[in-house]
Amino acid sequence: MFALVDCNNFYASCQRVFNPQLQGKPIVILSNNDGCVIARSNEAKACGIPMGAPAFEYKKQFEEHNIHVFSSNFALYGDMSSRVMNTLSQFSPDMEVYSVDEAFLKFTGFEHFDLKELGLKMRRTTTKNTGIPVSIGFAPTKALAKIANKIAKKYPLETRAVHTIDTEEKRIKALRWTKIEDVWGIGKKHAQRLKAQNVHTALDFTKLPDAWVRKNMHVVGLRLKKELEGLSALDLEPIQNKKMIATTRSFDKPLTTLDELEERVATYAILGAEKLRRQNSHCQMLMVFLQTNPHRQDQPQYYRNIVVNHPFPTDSSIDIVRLAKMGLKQIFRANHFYKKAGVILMDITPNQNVQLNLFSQSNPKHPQLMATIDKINLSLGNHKVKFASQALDRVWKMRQEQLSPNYTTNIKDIITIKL
DNA sequence: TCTGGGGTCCTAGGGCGA
DNA sequence: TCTGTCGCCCTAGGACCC
Repeated sequence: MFALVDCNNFYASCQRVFNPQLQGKPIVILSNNDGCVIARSNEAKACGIPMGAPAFEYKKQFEEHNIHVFSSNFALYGDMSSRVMNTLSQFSPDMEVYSVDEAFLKFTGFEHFDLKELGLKMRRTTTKNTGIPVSIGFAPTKALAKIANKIAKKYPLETRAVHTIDTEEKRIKALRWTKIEDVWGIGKKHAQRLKAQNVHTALDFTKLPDAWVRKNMHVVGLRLKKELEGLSALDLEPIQNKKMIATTRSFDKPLTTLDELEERVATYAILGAEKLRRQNSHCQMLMVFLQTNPHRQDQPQYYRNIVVNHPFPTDSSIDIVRLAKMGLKQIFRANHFYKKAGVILMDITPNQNVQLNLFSQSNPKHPQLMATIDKINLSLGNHKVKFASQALDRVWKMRQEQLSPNYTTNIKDIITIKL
């Protein structure tokens, strides 16, 4: 049996843990630069705030409904996520952290166990340890566990936020209840195509011929169909190093000069290189892109990316910045208002098996230098050591007007209780 | 004036050598 | 030497996820 544990309105719940006055109040969380809504509490959903809503367009609704608006605080969410995952890992040795707020757990040999009781215990423990409410779905496959979880979340009173699909009758009932567009793995395009075939529920989908699904939705679709039929086709995924590392940001204001863009791109390259070193990997290829604001059709539009290769695999910020700037120079065009840029590290390999190059070698001083910089930045925080290309004299940062304190990761932000 | 960021997997199709 | 076929590798793009 698989369990899918999902935190309820995770980002909003994180804010509530340290500010209990927010219980029962509508909350929205905004994306970087306070651009658009990326998370909502149930109360905010009830006010009609859609996912992805541009914040500036909904400002009036926020005020009218007294909605509490927060900038995203990923340091807080990341730390709360690891606390939740840590608690859940006590219940099964087989666990896959699927996303920041979701985990699959495998319970081998638990078929005759009282899973409802186990689920309720998992819920109680997680809430007690972290303050974050969760919903839990149990089923024989991952795709069915997703559906069981959805039911638990939708009917918290009837299910006590724990639902189990453990009989054929319950499976059929759950599939009939699930709209095709809500099935895990069915996106907009497939849903459209399926509806044209008169497939409106997950149950309808399982009645399609295998050959049709294989032809139109490839092996991924077929695997999903088997999962919904109760035949496990997806196992827990082992933890793997990232195959690409992307660092991309929109700017707070449009940029026009190569100098300004170089600063940003250098910083993104350095952030990427740090992530690369954290997972003990090297990369030999990177992509740089830049783009104007697609929402400003009155301005000339430009998007370009370029892939550049390094002669040997490297994890040195110095090499990676040099490469990124080289790429940027080639795609930069003057007389445009740039809104976004990014650096994506690719061709990532573990650092134990680095392929050497006959003609060019890495600088032997770099590994030690990088290790020292990482160590200083880790102990002092906030990127105290900077590279010259990041422009030391200038400060630019995201717009985060409603940023909450880092209650759990910054000693200065620890909550104080007045008696 | 303001519209996010970071991933994975799969397939089609072209280049290329055997 | 030319041509057809097959399989491998690579890349671009689509579709999906949170």
